[in-house]
Amino acid sequence: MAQQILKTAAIEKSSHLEYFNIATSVDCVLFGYEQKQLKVLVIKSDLQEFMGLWSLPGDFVRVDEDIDDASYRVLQQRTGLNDVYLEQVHAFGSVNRHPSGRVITIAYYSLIDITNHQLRLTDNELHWHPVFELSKMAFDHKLILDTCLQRLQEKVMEQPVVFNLLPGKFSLRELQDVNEAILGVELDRRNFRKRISLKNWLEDLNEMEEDVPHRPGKLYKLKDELLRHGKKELHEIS
Amino acid sequence: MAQQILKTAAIEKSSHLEYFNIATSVDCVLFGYEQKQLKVLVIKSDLQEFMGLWSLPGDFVRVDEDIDDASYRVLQQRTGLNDVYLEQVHAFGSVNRHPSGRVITIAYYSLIDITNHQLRLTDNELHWHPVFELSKMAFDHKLILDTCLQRLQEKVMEQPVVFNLLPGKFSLRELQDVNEAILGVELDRRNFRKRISLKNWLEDLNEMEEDVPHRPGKLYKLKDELLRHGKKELHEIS
DNA sequence: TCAAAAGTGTTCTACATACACCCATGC
DNA sequence: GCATGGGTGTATGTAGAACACTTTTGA
Repeated sequence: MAQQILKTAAIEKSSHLEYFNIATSVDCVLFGYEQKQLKVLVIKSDLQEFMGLWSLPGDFVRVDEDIDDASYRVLQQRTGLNDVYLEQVHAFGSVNRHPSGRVITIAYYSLIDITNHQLRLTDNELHWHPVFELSKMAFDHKLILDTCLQRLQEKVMEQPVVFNLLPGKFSLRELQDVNEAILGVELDRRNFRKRISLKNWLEDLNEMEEDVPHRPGKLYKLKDELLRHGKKELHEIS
Repeated sequence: MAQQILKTAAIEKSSHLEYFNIATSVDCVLFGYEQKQLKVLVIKSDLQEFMGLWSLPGDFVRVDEDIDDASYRVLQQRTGLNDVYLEQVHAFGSVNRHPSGRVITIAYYSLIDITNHQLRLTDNELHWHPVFELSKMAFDHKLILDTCLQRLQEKVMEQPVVFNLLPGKFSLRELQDVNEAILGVELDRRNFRKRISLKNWLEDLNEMEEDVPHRPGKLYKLKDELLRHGKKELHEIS
């Protein structure tokens, strides 16, 4: 066997400098739920090439920053929120996806309770847009949105993620409405409740809805042990 | 609403040049199946920092190259193969994951029929290693391997991917062996065959095994319409 | 005739689905 | 009293899991 001279990492670095001219960004699909609609936080593109089109919040990854941290920074900058569910979905790296140059982006999605948190919507070009009313977007952001939406749809009935879109207390009707808004289908009430009941995710608060123009429903919350904080991902909870 | 001056992409590029100093690479988890074991193609690390450890084949992404193309190039360079199943799994971007500098890597996995293709194993430091006999690897490659293995395990009984590890003709016993090797469990033969039969993936070739020291089994092939070529991903086939 | 693996069917359980009626509240 | 949604149970179909015996071939 031929004896090979080992390179040090420092030597390798100098020989590969030409590859350090691709930028990496993160883009965040921030989902919210409002008025029985699934929404996504979008911002008007400030590039002439995409004038008038909506884009996803994103930013370049800094040299001293983990990619998960970068996506969390974008989330915090735009919403002011902490302790939010965030999950990486896919990297998008077509050569011409960004007109500024070669930018590979890593897409994340997050679930946010719009109604109970005050967002930092300082920029009025930033707003919650109904997911199913976006057709064309800047860059490849429509593809990114669709990919994240699909991931969310796959996850929603299996894992207790959808609670991140709701206030701490909610009725089964609200929970069903969120699921329907995400999946874009109507669900049978009895079967839905049976399935939720089997999952054993909920704790009965022994409280009732108030100020509803009909018979009030019971209020529930997600069991404490299923609450997820910050960047931690959900895995394999049944 | 304040009127905003739009930037062109060219202007934006110049203001973001400092972010173009993170390198992007792809790493490939190339799975194979041999001697009733799931194997992965690994190569001795040539970095002093990881002397003696196995690493995954990978390379930097070129400026004029899609990331999917980059992973396919790595695959072809190492194996000489075309028309191989390849799927992106996850981006890994911890700040210190690579000692040469800031390198974000995008992990792919692929499934390869070892036995019927002649690999370009020109480098004798490159070899097929049993997946379950790797504990420590260079970089964060053990984490990457585990992540890809988990993805494969999730997919294997649902989607017709495992056939990429086998020759075109195979017996149900071989198919079951592959599944067991991937999942690390024993499966009941009758239930396995029932499940495969329900999937309706197979075409009976009306041929039998030969040169086996026992009663020969029937040979099957994957139905033509389920064959996948090149970089195309499999989606939602039942 | 023996060893080794091929081939095959029934029962039980769990879960998804389809479906209809009475109840509590606000107005 | 009426409109609105809350709350509940049964019957059916499908899929997965457990489980054992006979058959075919090569040696």
